[in-house]
Amino acid sequence: MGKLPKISDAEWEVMKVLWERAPQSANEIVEALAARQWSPATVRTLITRLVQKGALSFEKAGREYLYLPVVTREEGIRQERRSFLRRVYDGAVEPMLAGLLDEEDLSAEELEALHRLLDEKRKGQR
Amino acid sequence: MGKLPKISDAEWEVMKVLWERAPQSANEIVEALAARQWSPATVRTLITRLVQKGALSFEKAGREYLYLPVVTREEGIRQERRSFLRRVYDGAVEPMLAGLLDEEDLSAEELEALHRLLDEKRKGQR
DNA sequence: CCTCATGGTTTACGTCTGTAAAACCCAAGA
DNA sequence: TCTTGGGTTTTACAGACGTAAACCATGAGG
Repeated sequence: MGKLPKISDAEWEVMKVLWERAPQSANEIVEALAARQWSPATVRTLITRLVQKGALSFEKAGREYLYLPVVTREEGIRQERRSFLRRVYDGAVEPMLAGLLDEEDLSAEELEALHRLLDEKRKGQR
Repeated sequence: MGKLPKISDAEWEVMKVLWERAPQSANEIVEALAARQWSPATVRTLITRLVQKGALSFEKAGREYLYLPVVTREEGIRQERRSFLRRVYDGAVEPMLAGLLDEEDLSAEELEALHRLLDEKRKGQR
């Protein structure tokens, strides 16, 4: 499979909607994005571009299209993370985690959850 | 102080050079970015834009300028992380960490280091 | 003092993005 | 069958970005 298409900020919103539930019609997507206060036309543009980029596909259903993701959520996220890591830390993971723990205010619960996750991971690897 | 300027991908390369060492002349920056194979003109454009955005400033030194960062590395990184988190996880930190632990292959050492960091943090918070 | 190189400033240009309206097409109701 | 409303496709347009050449001003060397 070729390289993933680059998905812009606004386009991500559309992808998120379809990762949540798919397939959906353009109208449903517009609906789901009501919070953004975008003109329906705008949302349609985003959808079209995503189709062109190959991030979405669609199936005809009567007179309207139902759109569905081609790029999976995991792929999308991975790509974003990679791009972030490359840009900021030249790809290194650990300093990123360090900086994050240091800078973001994590609640005790989050720290706990993370601790468990980490233990899990360490156990698995050993 | 107002909001940080949005620094583009290519511009980040320039910032990194100056975070490493500052102030530096345009030529030195071009030099430092030799690996990118950019035309000197291109680098100058990036510098100019960064100055316009307020991410860099400069001091005159004879006929040339010495550029230096206004935005600190920490600010820059934080902004990137925030933008990444918002885009992908709607701002939630923990799922990001989870996904990261899951997807990226961390070495035993990295996991250890992370564990220590986390303990530190948990202690501090309690 | 004058010329020229060198560094800064302006201009260029195609693509991508955010934002949206205009045009078009066709199925369903009159 | 004709009209029309609702979708889809096209067109628009300003600003950011990557990439870079053209132009201009001035300090340094002759």
